[in-house]
Amino acid sequence: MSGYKIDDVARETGLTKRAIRYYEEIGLIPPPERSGGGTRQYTRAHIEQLQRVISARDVLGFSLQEIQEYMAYAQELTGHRELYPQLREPERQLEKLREMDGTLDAQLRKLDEKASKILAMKEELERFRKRVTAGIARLEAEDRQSEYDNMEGTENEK
Amino acid sequence: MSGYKIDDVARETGLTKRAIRYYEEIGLIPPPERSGGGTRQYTRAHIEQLQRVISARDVLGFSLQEIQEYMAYAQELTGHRELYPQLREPERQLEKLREMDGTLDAQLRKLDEKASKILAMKEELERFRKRVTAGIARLEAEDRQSEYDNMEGTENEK
DNA sequence: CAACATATTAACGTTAACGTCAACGTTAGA
DNA sequence: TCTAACGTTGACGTTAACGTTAATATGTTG
Repeated sequence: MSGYKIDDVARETGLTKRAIRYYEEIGLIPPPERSGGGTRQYTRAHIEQLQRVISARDVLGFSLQEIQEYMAYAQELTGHRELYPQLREPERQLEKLREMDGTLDAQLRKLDEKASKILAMKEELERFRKRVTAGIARLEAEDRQSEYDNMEGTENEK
Repeated sequence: MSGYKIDDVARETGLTKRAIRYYEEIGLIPPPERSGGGTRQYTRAHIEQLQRVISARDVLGFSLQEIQEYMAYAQELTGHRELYPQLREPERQLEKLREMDGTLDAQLRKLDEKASKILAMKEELERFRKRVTAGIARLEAEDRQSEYDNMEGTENEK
């Protein structure tokens, strides 16, 4: 129940301890609570956020800087799910929301583009692979053929 | 007909001239022919290869080093489509081909993983977006409501 | 053919994203 | 309580992927 220490987080996320501290340093995760002595005490939320960071980094190829901006958006969004509706300058709200909508739309388009390019590359690799497996099959067939030849040869010797 | 100069290639690919020379330096493209004076003369093939490099870099997030390895494979494969079958140590051939098959399989797995992560991220963004559009709709409705209120108010004033 | 835009090499500079090391405090277990 | 294992903060080091600058040669245009 007492939260995770940095080494636990490292094991679970696959990040190094250095990377985890670095990610905190540049604002990718909120600074965790500290124990009396100063040891960082992470929560499940930290781990989940780190996993999302890793996913964005690996899959999207975003720089950590870009991810940080994206995270800020997500934060604003989830935070405002309850916070925003409570009135307060409704015209500014609308403006903000429309801006978010546009950004999200752009991100989604980028994702679609990536997905389709990945598909294209997959098809290319699969074509390559077919040629390779065909080559293997042919060589193996030739191999078996030469074995038969050899057997016939030895049988004739008897 | 006389090929492209580096600035042409830069314009068409969006790379800088420095990057193009660097890509040649690390073996991502074959060194182009030179004019009498030493000016690089690129062909369409160079441009196309650079575009594939860019795609792999941006979309897959591969390092240039990884891309170089991949390119080498592709080169070997397309080159050997005609070259390999012509006999010459069939046992080494089989070994090579099996190795290629394994590598291609691993690459394909990586691509699948990326694709599924992209899908997951898309879904998350779409959920976000639904909340945003819902928020917009609600605010607009409230806006219209207050307009009606105002109109009623002014009508009463008549 | 003069002059002005482009090209080339060489070399050092830069930024992101950590790695590594030292010096030191903290925590957990026998 | 002692100690081995783990954590913390600097601070400097490293690598990839180019950027920038300088000195020099080449190509092109009126």
